[in-house]
Amino acid sequence: MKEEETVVEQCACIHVHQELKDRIMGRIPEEGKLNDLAAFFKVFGDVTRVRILYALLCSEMCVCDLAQVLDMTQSAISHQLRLLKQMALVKNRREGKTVFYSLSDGHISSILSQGMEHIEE
Amino acid sequence: MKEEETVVEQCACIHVHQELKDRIMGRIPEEGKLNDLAAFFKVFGDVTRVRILYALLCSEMCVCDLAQVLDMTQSAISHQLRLLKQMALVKNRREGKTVFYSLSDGHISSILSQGMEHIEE
DNA sequence: TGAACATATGAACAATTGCTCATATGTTTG
DNA sequence: CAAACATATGAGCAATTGTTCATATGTTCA
Repeated sequence: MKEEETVVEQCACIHVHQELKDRIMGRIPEEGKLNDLAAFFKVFGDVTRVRILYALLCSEMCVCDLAQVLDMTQSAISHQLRLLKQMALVKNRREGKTVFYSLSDGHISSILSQGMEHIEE
Repeated sequence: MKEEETVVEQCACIHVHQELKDRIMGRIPEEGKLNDLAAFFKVFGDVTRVRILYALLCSEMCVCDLAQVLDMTQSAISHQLRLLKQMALVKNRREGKTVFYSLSDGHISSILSQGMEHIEE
């Protein structure tokens, strides 16, 4: 059969597992969702951002308090907050000169705890 | 007071929120755990790795089947599998020439679903 | 309105990342 | 043992990332 001939550089087990292959390709989420999902998790993949999230877990905070608590530049914090906001993990409100940031929903807390659970075994 | 004098580049609200600051610093996990946590989530922050995890969610697979299903180089997949193994997200077993990979535990599934839940609103 | 304060942002740079290519290691079979 | 196959790995490279520095924007108050 032609199909068999064209498969030249492939592992032999592909023939055995052809059904498996088809079944799995159908189960993997579509490109767009995969991108969004990876982008979402990528946010948690940086120590600075995780620290910000843990800080905001306690209460809303202004940028300069965050900078103080985390011992980092205002600029660095601000850049990361922008990213966190873009990804809808935090929201903010202005009160005069200062801008207060807070977590946008409860999901974040449970995602952090689940991650913690995993690494603590 | 000296303390007041040395605080020159800081936002004024730090004085108001001093208690808050102390309280929060105590709640943020220690450096080591934060690093581990960020490293853990970083794994989920790449499309290729997420696709691999979704594939393995269905059943264990050998490297070349994964490469076929995900339409990627055997080398690329192998590199990522190594990383996934280092982070203890997958385990593997050898059967003759082929090596089968599978998810190391159930946490992974629930972390993925929680991420999905979040981006789907 | 201008000075002081709080935050945001663009450019630049070093560090990290994910892939490719070539090749090594490990396994089976003739 | 040699050839074929499956996987692993190191070097190199382009792309991405996180920070700093300088500066812009937005707000309050004298």
